[in-house]
Amino acid sequence: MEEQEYILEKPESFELKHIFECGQCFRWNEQQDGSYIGVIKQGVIQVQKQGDKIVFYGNCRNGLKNAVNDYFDLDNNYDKIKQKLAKIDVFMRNSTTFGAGIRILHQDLWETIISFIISANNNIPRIKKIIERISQEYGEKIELKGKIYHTFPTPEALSKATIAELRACGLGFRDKRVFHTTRMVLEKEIDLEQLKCINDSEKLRNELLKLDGVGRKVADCILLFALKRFDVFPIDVWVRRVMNELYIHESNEEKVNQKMLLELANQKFFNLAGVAQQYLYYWKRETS
DNA sequence: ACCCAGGGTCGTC
DNA sequence: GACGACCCTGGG
Repeated sequence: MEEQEYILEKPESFELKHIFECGQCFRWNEQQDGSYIGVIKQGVIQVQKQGDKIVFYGNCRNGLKNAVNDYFDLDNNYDKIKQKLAKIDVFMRNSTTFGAGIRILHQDLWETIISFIISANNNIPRIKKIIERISQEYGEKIELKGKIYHTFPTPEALSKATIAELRACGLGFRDKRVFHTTRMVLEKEIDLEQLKCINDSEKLRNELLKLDGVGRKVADCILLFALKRFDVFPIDVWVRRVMNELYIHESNEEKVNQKMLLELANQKFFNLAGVAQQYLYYWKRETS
């Protein structure tokens, strides 16, 4: 493999901070010069903004350009998506302006499953640390500009870890869940490649729910961030909070149940609920 | 020192 | 369908 450069001239909807810090991914880190470096399935990439250009520099299988186009969802037009959402109401107009550079990344299915199992009742700095540690322990080395990085481990590689060893990586009570799910995937109780062929989002979700540590919220994050189902609406504490604040006004937030929010999201955002959720989430988190 | 919350899920009732 | 427990870490 060799290091390559790829430049995007005047891309629409592309802000590094918006993309990498809206909670969808855990392996991108800002550098001193303002660029971001991340490890994805295909390799390691540095992304930098230079004027109105985006400069990618990376070490990727099957070439950098292909990896970038796929991962950053460049065939999708987010200006159009934002226009549609902004028409809905003033909140969507504001949040799509605030997070105008967001794109939904097309992340690896296996990595997304494990990452969001780890996310349960956890905070982002710690999630990132845990994923980094299991990559260092069980992933493969990959080099960029003379520095060593580590890919996310394959199911085979991660299956070498015992529950105790996973615990030592900082997973806490999620150790068993990752352990069991790894085995289920490895033994093809759930075949990830076949999963990608299922069209019906509902059926797909039901398959994901069979995995240990995957409930409704985690399943919907997997559907949105790895399987590109823009109609699903993952509900976490922040989304519950912001939806209640904007649309429901219930003083006791505990009373705002999931069913109510899902109906509201579907009715308001229709087949773009997932993207709407991401603008709202980023907006709420950055402004509170 | 103490308490609380964090991109929830699971087992139990 | 509700309810509490759950590893661990950073911040008040």
